[in-house]
Amino acid sequence: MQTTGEVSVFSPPSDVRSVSVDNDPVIQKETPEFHHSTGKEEALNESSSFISGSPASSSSSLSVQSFIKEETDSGDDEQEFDTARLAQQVKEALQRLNIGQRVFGHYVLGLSQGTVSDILARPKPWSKLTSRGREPFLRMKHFLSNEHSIQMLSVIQERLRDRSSDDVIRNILDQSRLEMLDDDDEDDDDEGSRCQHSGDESHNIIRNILQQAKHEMQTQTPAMNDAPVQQEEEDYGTLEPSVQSLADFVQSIIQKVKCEINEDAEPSVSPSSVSRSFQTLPADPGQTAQGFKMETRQSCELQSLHLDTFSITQRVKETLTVNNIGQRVFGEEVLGLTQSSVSELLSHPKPWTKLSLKGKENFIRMHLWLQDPQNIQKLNAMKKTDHRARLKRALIGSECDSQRCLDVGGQGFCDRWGQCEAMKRPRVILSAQEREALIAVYQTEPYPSQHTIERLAAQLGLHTSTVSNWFYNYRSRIRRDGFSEPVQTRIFQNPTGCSPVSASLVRLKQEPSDGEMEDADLQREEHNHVSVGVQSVKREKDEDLSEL
DNA sequence: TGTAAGTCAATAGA
DNA sequence: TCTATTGACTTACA
Repeated sequence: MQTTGEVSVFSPPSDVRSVSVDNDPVIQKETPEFHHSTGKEEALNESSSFISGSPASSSSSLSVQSFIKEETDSGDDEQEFDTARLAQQVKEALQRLNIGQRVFGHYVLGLSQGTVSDILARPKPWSKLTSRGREPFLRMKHFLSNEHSIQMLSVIQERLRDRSSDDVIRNILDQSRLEMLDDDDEDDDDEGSRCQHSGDESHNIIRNILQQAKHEMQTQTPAMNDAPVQQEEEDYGTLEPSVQSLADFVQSIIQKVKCEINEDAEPSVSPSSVSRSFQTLPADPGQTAQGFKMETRQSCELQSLHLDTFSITQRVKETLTVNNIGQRVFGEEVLGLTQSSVSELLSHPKPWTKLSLKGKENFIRMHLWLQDPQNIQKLNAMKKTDHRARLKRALIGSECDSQRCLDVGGQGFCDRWGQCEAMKRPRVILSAQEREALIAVYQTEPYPSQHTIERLAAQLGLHTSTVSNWFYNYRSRIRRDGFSEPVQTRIFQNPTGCSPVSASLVRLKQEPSDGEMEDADLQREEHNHVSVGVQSVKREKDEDLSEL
């Protein structure tokens, strides 16, 4: 999971700020001293209290955030910490108070549960940490030294556990309504009050916007296309008010356009009712003069459309987590995507400027979903329906199992509809050595020639398509992860620790090309090295390679 | 035809 | 049962 790596020592990341207890409906409802802030900006303000939130309560309940800031300002950076001991103390405290790593990570460190777990389980020595790496430990140290903060977190955890989902929904709805009022105030009071804000009505709006976006892309001048690449923070958008208000502005446009169209609401924004392909979108909506006017307006506004993809994904993740909604349900009902695609989208949001139209559609959907005051309610309803459907399918499935039989040819199990499991091609899992070899070649030749791919495939005992796919995917993920190495976790460790493949395969790159003399002995030797790793993985062997 | 972008299904791990 | 990862695939485009 992607963590909020942009966090600076005293500036909690956007996700932390936006889900501070200030905005936590659970806490606000249950604890009198927690007040709603008067507006979003206040909630986003770093100086706003982290737990107490309200200025009225700041004197009595010192916030974790402000406490951390004050304490760390005193120059703890100069000290040498025993990180292992610190981690142990935190673990004990969390255990004692029954506080989960997720809550601790989210509210105190601004990190995901996975990262917290890693830090607590394997704390690096202080001297080995960079200033960024030291930050969580500073936060932990200050957290531990303030009993009040600990108690507050305990309260948060308790509230989160105890609250029924209905209360959570109700509070989130309240919060959404407040935000809507804020938006409307900023935008246009009259319009805002006239327009009924409903996610169900956004189908046509998305359609029109996307259609216009496509049109705009097609008619863009070369100068626009050749615009210099913006810095990454600009790509992702920032929490600068101007950029944030742009997203809000887009939302207000959508509302206004909906009012102007005055069309009947679509039954649902569900992706099942919306084509995921721009190519199949309905015809131009602006057939009338008014339609054309509207189209022109949208067209102008779309030129400045820029959603903060990172912020959107953070907010979606928070909302899903708080409301215990899985990526699967969210993906299927809101985006029309599978869980894995949702996971990728949420964990590795691409900058808005790097997205294709199709990619932008997902973020527009997420943005609209976040704005929908009934989003959680709808998804929970879907969840219940989905659960019943799955139970039913499971029941039917168990009945079907008894009807399964071995097919005549012994190819594998077939169900009563004749679908054979044996037809499925087993998934290729590359060994650590193979991966290492591929990376080694990538480093010298990120775009390998067909000749290189074939030789690499032969030496590794892989299909050429597997090798070329690997290069496509690796390049793609390098780009996605910001030009650093993509995460490679599923590595079959070589027990010997040796990696004879990479060196020899780098050498492969320097070998003579087709038609030139080859070192057959070296080739065999390399192949033998590779075979060690190959034996441990399940995959289909290239038939041609059997000749080797 | 090769590449980028987007996506899925299988899988691992918690 | 959940999320993250990754090999493979589809589509659009130059």
